[in-house]
Amino acid sequence: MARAGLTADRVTLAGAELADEVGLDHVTMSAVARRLGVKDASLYVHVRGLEDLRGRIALLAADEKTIRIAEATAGRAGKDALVAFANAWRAYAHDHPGRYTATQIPTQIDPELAARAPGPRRAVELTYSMLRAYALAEPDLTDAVRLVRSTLHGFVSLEAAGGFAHARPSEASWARCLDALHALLEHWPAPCEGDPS
Amino acid sequence: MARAGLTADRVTLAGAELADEVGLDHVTMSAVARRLGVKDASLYVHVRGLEDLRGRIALLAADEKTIRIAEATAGRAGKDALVAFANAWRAYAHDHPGRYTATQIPTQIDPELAARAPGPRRAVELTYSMLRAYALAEPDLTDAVRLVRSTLHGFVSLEAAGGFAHARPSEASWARCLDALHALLEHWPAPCEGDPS
DNA sequence: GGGATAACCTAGGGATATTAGGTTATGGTT
DNA sequence: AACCATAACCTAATATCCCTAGGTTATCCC
Repeated sequence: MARAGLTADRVTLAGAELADEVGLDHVTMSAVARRLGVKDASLYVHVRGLEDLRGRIALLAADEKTIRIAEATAGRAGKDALVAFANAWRAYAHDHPGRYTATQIPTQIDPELAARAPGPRRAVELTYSMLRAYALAEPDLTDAVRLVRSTLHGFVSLEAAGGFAHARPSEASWARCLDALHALLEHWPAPCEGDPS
Repeated sequence: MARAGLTADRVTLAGAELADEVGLDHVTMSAVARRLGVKDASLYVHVRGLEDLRGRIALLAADEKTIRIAEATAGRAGKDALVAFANAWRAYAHDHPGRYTATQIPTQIDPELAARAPGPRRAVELTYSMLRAYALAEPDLTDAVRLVRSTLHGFVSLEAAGGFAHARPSEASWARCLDALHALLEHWPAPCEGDPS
């Protein structure tokens, strides 16, 4: 009998493709096995189980998203970089809705596996280096990084969940939100009185 | 045999409680039935199925979150209102992690059911009225509403997913992000050249 | 060619989602 | 107070799913 040539990465990829096509929570061991022309049990050699598979999809998505962002922002700085960064983020979420939702799941990813995946850490590092142009000092820099990531993720997430009414195209709001973020980063406020920094 | 006195709302509530305790994707028909002391099949009288139940949990969460925000912001204005609004949002997500994740799921909620639930719409309205203090004109107002909602949701979501390293307490970043949002709303930028408004 | 390794399979247990159809409590009617 | 219609709840059954245990067979290396 011919071997399918499975590997953990190929199983993960099949799961990721399936997630984009039918939604993450229709990604089942059986469905992935069918897509690969293999029996369910064969997957457990490469993947610990469904939970593990979902974690791997999340890490794959983080890696892919990071690569796209890195390519988009290469050689850019200032607002140019911010816009490229944000658009790459959003485009990835649009292109791979299933993969993207996998990244949001508060699942317990195998730490050893997570350590091998550069995506999540690199994504944060990229955000830091993109924000260097705005000359923020710590701890403001960290706060700004978290705000930018929160806003981008939140917008994309709400958009995907249909959170924006149809009155105004979300495209237009997106562009203006990036304007606003840029302005904010250029004029990052001092801590308010009473705030422990 | 004594009746359990089930109703769609009671089933939804049981599911919501379970979601907060064991995580949304461990909410199963069987588990909800067990918690209610009832057989699985009995639930289908009140709820169309698992998908429907999750949608109902999401709507319940939206309603509850909206009520909390309304109470927290009552009688406040300006930054005071913004902070109260944001803290109520975040507190709800912390208190009810399962319910909150239900709101993020891009599930197809029964439109007739969604129309009956005031939560999501009211939440947006509350955001609008909170932002009136900043005197923004449309379409900037809508964009600002979307930005604020994106940032709050994104922060809470990333925080729940463990997206923030432990280097700096997320609590501190949260406070500074609210400072930043307030400053941004007070100095909302004009559209950049080349942007269609 | 002959192991050793690992890829893949068969078989099966336990849990779940959902439907169909039967039984019994409950509230209003007379 | 008996009665009846409604709907709440149950039994039974099917299909699917996750996962484990243990057996076969392809593939690689000597």
